[in-house]
Amino acid sequence: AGLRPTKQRICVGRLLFTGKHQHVSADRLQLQIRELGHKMALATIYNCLHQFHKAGLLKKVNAVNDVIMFDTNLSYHHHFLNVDTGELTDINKEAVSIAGLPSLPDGFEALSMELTIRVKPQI
Amino acid sequence: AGLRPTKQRICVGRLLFTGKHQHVSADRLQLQIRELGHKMALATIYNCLHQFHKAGLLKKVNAVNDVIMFDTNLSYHHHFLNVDTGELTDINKEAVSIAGLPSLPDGFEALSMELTIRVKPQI
DNA sequence: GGATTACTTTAAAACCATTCTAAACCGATT
DNA sequence: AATCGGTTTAGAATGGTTTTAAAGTAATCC
Repeated sequence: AGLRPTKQRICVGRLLFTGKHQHVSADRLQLQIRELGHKMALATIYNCLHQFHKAGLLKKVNAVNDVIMFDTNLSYHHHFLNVDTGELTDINKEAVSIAGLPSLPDGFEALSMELTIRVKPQI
Repeated sequence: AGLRPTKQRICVGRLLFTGKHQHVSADRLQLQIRELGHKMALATIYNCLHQFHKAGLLKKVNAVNDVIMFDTNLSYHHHFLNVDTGELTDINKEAVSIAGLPSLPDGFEALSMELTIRVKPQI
C-alpha cells in the first residue's frame, strides 16, 4: 500500500490480515506480538495502525472504554458491543435494515453510519 | 433525585435542565460555569455528572474524541456526529426505522442501541 | 558493494481527559 | 454549639495515546 515493508509492519500485517476479520487495540496487539516471542514498542504499533488506517487497510471504530479500536472489516456493517469487556462483534449489514434516513443538517455531508447494539452477558 | 442540593449541583442542574436538550462534556460545562462568573473544580463537575447519570437524569453517550459526553435527552434516539468538532445532534427516532434486528450472541441481553451518522461540513 | 538520504523504530518523556486522595468544607441533626 | 456524614477541592496519580530526539534500517545513487 505504498508503505515501506519493515519487519514491524510485516509482523503486524500478518497478525491482522491472516484469517478472519478482527477488532484490535494497540494494547491487545502488543500482547499477541509478545506471545509470538517478539517485542515491539507501543509507539510503533500505534504508528503502524495509523499508517494502515491512512492507507485504507483498516477502519477506525468509535473508541470504547477509552481505547481506540481498529477493524479489519472495511465493508459497511454494524456492531454488538459487549459493555463489560469492550469487545466488538460484527453484525452483517444484511441482518439489519435501516430505512428512512433523516435529512442531514445544512451544509453537511455524511461520511458513514453505524448501528451499535450494547449488550451484556446475562446473569 | 435523592441527591443533596448543594450549590454546585444546583448550578450544574440549572445549566443542564433549563431549555433544550443538550450534549455536554465536563470540560465544556466548566467553560459555561466560568462564563457565569463562578468557578468549580473539574473533579466536582465529573462527580456531579456521574451522580446525575446514576440518578437517571443523564444518559452517557459513547465517547467521541476521547471525551465523555452526557446527553440530557433520555429517550431512545440517534445522533449525527460532527467528526470535526465532536458535536452531537439528536435524530428523532421517528426519522429512522430500523427493522430486522439480528439475533443476539448466546447468553447476552441487549441494553440499548444507537445509530451514529458521522457527518462533516461540506467544503 | 559503499555512501548518502529519507523514512522508521525506540525508549522515555510529555500529554491530557479522567479518577483518586486526603484535607477542608458544608448541611443536617441532635 | 457540637457532631457526623456526605461534598468539594487542589493536587497528585492513572492510563491510553502522542511526541521527541536519537539510533536504526530501507531505498537510492554512484
